Amino acid sequence: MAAEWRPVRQSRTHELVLERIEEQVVAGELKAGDRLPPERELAPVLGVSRSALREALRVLETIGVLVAHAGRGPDAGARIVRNPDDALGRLLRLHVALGSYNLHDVLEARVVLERSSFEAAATHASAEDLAEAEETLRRMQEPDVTVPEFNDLDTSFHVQIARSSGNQLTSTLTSAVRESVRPLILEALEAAEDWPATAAALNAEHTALLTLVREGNGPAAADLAEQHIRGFHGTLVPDTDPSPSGD
Amino acid sequence: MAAEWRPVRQSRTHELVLERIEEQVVAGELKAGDRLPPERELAPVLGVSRSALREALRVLETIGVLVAHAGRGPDAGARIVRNPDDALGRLLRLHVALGSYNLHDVLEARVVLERSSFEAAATHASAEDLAEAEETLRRMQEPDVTVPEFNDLDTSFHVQIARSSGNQLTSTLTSAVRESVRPLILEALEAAEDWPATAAALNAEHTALLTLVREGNGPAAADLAEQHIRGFHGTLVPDTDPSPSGD
DNA sequence: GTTGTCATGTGGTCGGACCATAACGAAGGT
DNA sequence: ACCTTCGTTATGGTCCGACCACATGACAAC
Repeated sequence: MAAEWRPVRQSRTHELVLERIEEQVVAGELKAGDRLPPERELAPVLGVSRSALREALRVLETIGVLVAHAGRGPDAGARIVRNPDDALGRLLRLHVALGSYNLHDVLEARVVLERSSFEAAATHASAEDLAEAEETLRRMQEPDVTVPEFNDLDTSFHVQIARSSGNQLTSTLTSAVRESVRPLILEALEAAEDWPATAAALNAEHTALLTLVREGNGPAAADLAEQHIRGFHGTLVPDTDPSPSGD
Repeated sequence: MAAEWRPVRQSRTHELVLERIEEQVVAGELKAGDRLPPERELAPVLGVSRSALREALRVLETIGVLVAHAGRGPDAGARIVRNPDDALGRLLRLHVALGSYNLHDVLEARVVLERSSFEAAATHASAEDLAEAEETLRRMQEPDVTVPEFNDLDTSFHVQIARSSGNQLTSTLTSAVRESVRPLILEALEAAEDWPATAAALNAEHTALLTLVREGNGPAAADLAEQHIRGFHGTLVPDTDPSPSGD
């Protein structure tokens, strides 16, 4: 066989722009809060068209590293920011919807992450965090709460606990994973045979969880959280798509 | 105070397009493998310009939900895929570089995720997985391995274990988190006072880890993994940027 | 002073042209 | 018949120039 010729597949220009900006971020030359030059100036400097530059900026915006505001003044223009939460949430949500991850995997990930969150929250949660979480639970116990509202509040509770753990990363991951199964959980809740009983059971568990966190009993909170999550996922559809392997 | 008037801030069109496509994905109308219509057809159907459509597609591509190939034939065009790994890796890498997450948070996340990975790998890893991981360790023990090579192989080992855990989601997360600190770990390794001794110690720990996984001793593997990771991170720079809170 | 209006600078959108790539298919030679 | 060659075509990728939307600031009119 002659020398195998690999296709060159040269990068698309917007990817080159992206690499260039990423380099500057990793090298610390671009920090949070910094402003990029206006698109009309930056594009010719980089030697690309404004469209290509804009596609690169769009990517950065997608992953929560950049925001752009039109208009004039100090708030206008493209700024480096640190907002990974939305990006991570959308990513996981879409991939769960696509079946990149089956429900069992998501369950295990939730268990692992939330065990950690509850355990850390038990030692790190501030009084404000606890009051906020308690308020959330109170609203979940109102008799006329609808199923979607209940689902949103449930998400809020778990996210609040994660935030109060003091760990930004696990908090973000917890939130994103919880968000990714929100439609499935909503479906399961609406299909519940005895909704009031289900809600009451969940409320009881949440209250017990918050009590353990308030007492600073991390291990017990983690164990109960695991039990809580496993019980909940047990009511979901068994599985969506085994998806033998990547495409 | 009079009624507070919030600005309307109507969505940008590419975001509307994005929502539209996301809906179809979540609703299951677009599945992995499906092809989208050509940009020149789809844009007028959605009532937007090709540029706006392309920015939306670029976002989807960024989060690993879509790939596009030029040319003709069955491989050409925009296809729905499931490739979250690159997207997650880039996201975390950039945000760690930006200081969205400090080193302590990343350490705790690694501990939590990799404990889970090693524990699951102890019961789920196949013979091929173990052989592959062993080969990686063998190459790390070669005397003339360079520091960057060692770092890459170290990453590979941890990712291989994560993959063999059978959980796609924790595997992806583990890999992404490990990738995000790769530059920092490389820096630490290169600053090691006694590199051969450091490498030997790490190799010994890796070998012990693999042995425990092979024996199916999940809890012990998890404990040793935690110790391994904590010891490693202890050699890194103490902290980068406390970053009081989000902007 | 307050208010209205215009100028300016920024991102956002659009349309159309052209380039690059890869498969297809017809023409032609063997 | 088969294979090669080369033009054709469908697709994404890039570029340009214009215009729109938005927010601020400056200035004029009252």
